[in-house]
Amino acid sequence: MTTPSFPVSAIVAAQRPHRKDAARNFDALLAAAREAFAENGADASLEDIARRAGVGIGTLYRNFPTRRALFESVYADEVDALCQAALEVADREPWEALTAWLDRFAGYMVTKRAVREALEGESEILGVCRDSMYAAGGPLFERAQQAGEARPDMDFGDLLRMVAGISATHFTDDEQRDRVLAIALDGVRTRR
Amino acid sequence: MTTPSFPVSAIVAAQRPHRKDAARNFDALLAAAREAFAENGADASLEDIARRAGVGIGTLYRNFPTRRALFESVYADEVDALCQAALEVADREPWEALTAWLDRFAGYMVTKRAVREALEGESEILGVCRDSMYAAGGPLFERAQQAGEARPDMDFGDLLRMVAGISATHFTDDEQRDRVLAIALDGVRTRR
DNA sequence: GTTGAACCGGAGGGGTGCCTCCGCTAGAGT
DNA sequence: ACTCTAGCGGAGGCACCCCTCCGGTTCAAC
Repeated sequence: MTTPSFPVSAIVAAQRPHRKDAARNFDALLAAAREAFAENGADASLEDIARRAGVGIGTLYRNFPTRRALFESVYADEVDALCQAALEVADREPWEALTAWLDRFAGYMVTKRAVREALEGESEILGVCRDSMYAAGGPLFERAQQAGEARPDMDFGDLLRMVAGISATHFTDDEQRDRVLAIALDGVRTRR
Repeated sequence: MTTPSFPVSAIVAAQRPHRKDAARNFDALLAAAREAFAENGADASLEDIARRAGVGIGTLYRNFPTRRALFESVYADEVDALCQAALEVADREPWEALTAWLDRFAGYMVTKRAVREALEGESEILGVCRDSMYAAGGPLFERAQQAGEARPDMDFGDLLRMVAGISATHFTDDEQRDRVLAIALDGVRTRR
């Protein structure tokens, strides 16, 4: 809610109703949905989400006519936060800034896997989210490439998928996840 | 059905009924389930699976009393095939044998993600499958380590999760998946 | 060929989720 | 303060799924 610097920020803002009570319900639904999707996966019950949010099922459907619409809003909200995070690490050293942001990215992916999976396939909003994400994180990667720290024969998209895939997997503990991520990032780093 | 060299092979064999018609139905159900799970994810309809297999729903329940039991059988069957694959590559060079098998592993994971996810959590059969998988693929990795090709500060479990995570992710095309996998494996390979 | 045990199919009861529709409520503008 | 419109909740119809149960069928052993 600070500086809406990315296109994705406008999406959620545009959907939020103006009336006070309606806006409150909108926020509660988004939060409840985020929670339910993280907990029960992509096919969490919409009636359960409405219940969690403390609103009627009708209110849910008025704000989000389809299940997909709800997914898109939750996802866009999430991506927006991630974009803001990129701004916060921008003043560190190239490689460290990149890995710090990827770390945050990995953290989001653990819980958000359900939403992303459901949105797989065409979706206009998904495109905007992708663009925002690339606009936010891409420069970090390119800076690392120009500093000779990241290999030049891959692009930011390759990197994101790699991190997303690994971080969405089930590990015995967080330590193992970090270890594996570090090894894979070793493949990204330029050899000396 | 060639050489049942791994403990997992015994699991499916033990469940298969002896009467001719019953065995046929059992096989049809397993195939239908594999298909349905790959297509619709972990919560595919059991009635739909019975329909695909051309048997009554009652027959499905007789062979697999719970959804979990069905998952376990499908998964065990799959793992068995993967174990056999490890034997087939054993006579190649250390690093090449390892990557060839991982390639096969990745291929299975793309479609089998649903099953693995549903089985997440405790399950005796899952333990046996894991053991068989390690018995089959582990030696390939250790051989590569001893040949000085793979880094010594990780174990086979780390490697499998890494490949599983990446290969289960959605990519724009198979080429990108292969590229990303290769980069990550670069992190596994010993630096010269 | 006979027989009985194992196996078969699917109807049906109970449960849950999806989505629409409409009588009621409360915020926002004057 | 008044109004009127945007917004609210949830009952209810429909669809689908889970799982049990039992009368009929088929295999295989003798």
